[in-house]
Amino acid sequence: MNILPPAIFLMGPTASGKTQVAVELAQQLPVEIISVDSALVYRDMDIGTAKPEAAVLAHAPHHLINIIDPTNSYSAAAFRHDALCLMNDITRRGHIPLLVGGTMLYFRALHFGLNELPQANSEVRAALDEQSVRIGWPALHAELAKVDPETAVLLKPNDAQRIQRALEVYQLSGQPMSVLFKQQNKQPLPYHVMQIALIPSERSKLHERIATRFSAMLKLGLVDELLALKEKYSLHPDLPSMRCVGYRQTWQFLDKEINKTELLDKGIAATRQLAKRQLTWLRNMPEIIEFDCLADKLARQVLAAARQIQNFLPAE
RNA sequence: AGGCCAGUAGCUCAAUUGGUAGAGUAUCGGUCUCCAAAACCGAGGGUUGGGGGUUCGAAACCCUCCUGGCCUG
Repeated sequence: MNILPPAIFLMGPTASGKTQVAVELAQQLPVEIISVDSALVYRDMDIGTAKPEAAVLAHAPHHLINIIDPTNSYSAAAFRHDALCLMNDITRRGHIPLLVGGTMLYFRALHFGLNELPQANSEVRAALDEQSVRIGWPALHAELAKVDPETAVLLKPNDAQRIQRALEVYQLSGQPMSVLFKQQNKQPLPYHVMQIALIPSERSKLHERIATRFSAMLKLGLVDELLALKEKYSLHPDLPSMRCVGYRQTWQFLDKEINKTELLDKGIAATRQLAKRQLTWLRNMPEIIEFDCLADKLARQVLAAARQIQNFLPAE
């Protein structure tokens, strides 16, 4: 009988203190940290993403941080591929992969797999974008209904991203996405996973943390960081990197669309909305072990629970 | 002190000039298969600054008080 190797997921909304817990776990357990975060992948975006400091990363290395330039884009599929490779290596070294982050789609893609679909194609997307400007997304939704009615009924006429993706899949593969879904089985993660979630018992307390943290980011020089980024890279506001919470609002500030006070307010609001969506994911996840991220000695509590995973380590 | 203007949802503002209040945004809930810190969907929320009056009927007209702003002295 094959015993699956162990892995730990440490999930939580923004500002829940994931990094600190992860670092403490890394000191006590034979784990290696893999970041599960669609924003930490970008190089030179440090302040606005609340990236762990260099000193922290030096003694608790995180995989999948600083792997692409802000001009590029990452994806759930790319993450899944990278994470699987890393997990394999980590397991071979006799360590336990500790996946830490707040990008729940990435966790799900890793845990339950993705169907094999054609990958994103910038030319197809550009062509669809162009069409959408002329005829609007509801019209493209109607187009989708002709070639892939099953997917179309699941989507709202204004759901630009998903309509675009469904049309893209159809154009590249010649098959409706709904058919591809049925033809293939997704590959679940071949690991024994312990899922830990950090969830605030009081939303208002998390909101306070978010407000404090965002104003701290401004004091640390978020605006200057974006100025430097614009200097170093050829950026535009529609890039996934520049749509990240904080950067988008700072961009508007630099364009004089909003003032400093509005930047503060909008940055905080955007972070709260992010946290809300992350919590929605977590609420629906089965088999997670929950901890109150506002609790004292949080790391110690999590550590005690996480130690159990060592029982699943293959005997030497 | 006098004069003028404003006060409507947490915030910014609408309401065909008397027919009984709507948007954006925030908040809350949800969706989520290669952009996900994205994108999309839904819900709650106002005794229209207070009080009085006119009227079948007032956010709108009249009186008065309160608050804020501007002007004059």
